[in-house]
Amino acid sequence: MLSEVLDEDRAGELAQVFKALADPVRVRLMSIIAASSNGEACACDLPTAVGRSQPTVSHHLSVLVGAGIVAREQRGKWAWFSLRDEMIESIRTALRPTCDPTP
Amino acid sequence: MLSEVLDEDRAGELAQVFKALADPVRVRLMSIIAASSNGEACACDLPTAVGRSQPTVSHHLSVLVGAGIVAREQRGKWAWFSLRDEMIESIRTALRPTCDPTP
DNA sequence: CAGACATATTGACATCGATCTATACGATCG
DNA sequence: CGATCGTATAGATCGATGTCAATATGTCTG
Repeated sequence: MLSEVLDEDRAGELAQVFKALADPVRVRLMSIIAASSNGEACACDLPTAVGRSQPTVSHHLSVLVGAGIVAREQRGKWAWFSLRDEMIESIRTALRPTCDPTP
Repeated sequence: MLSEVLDEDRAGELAQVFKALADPVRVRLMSIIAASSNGEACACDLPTAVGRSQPTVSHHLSVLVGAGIVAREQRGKWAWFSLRDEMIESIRTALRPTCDPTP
């Protein structure tokens, strides 16, 4: 965690992102997307992959998109999803250990 | 995210940790602890610092401890809290970008 | 041991969130 | 254009969660 105290706004933003990650189905969706070839997955395959109904998966995907973690692209009849690496990286940065232990 | 699909168990574990981070008060608590001298904060200071009641702060701290994100140490009359860097690092690792883009 | 103080637990309440079924929207193709 | 197929939205349900006041537990000090 960064060495300066986060203000309430930034803490709220971060918590919002973590909230989007705070569900096993969404974690699996992310993992499946990340592991797909070209780093993108078709929505049509996901309900089966995670064992949830199509509306439930659609809901989870929209949470991930809303949090800026996943990008959606309509390609003809199908919707494709990919991870937004900048956002992942920004989360990792927020969790970066303090470099200077302040001796 | 790792290049292999997480099994349900691991996804559940990760989601559990993210759930612990998915609250603005807990994010601020972590940030305050991380920014404190020696990387540890006394429980007695935290209710004022985050503007919540003592029981509410106690609850949030126990969530963080339960998730393995924060360590608690009783030192005489006071309880001191510090971040468990291994756990933070393990979260960052789970979010590590795929090294090999699989061309 | 008794009193004081620091922290945790309990109980109550309101809100949120995951899930499903049913339905609507939107794009493609014949 | 109308039928079909993929995806999103609406509505309902039920369990989980954040919050506080009240109280219990625990730890020092005199």
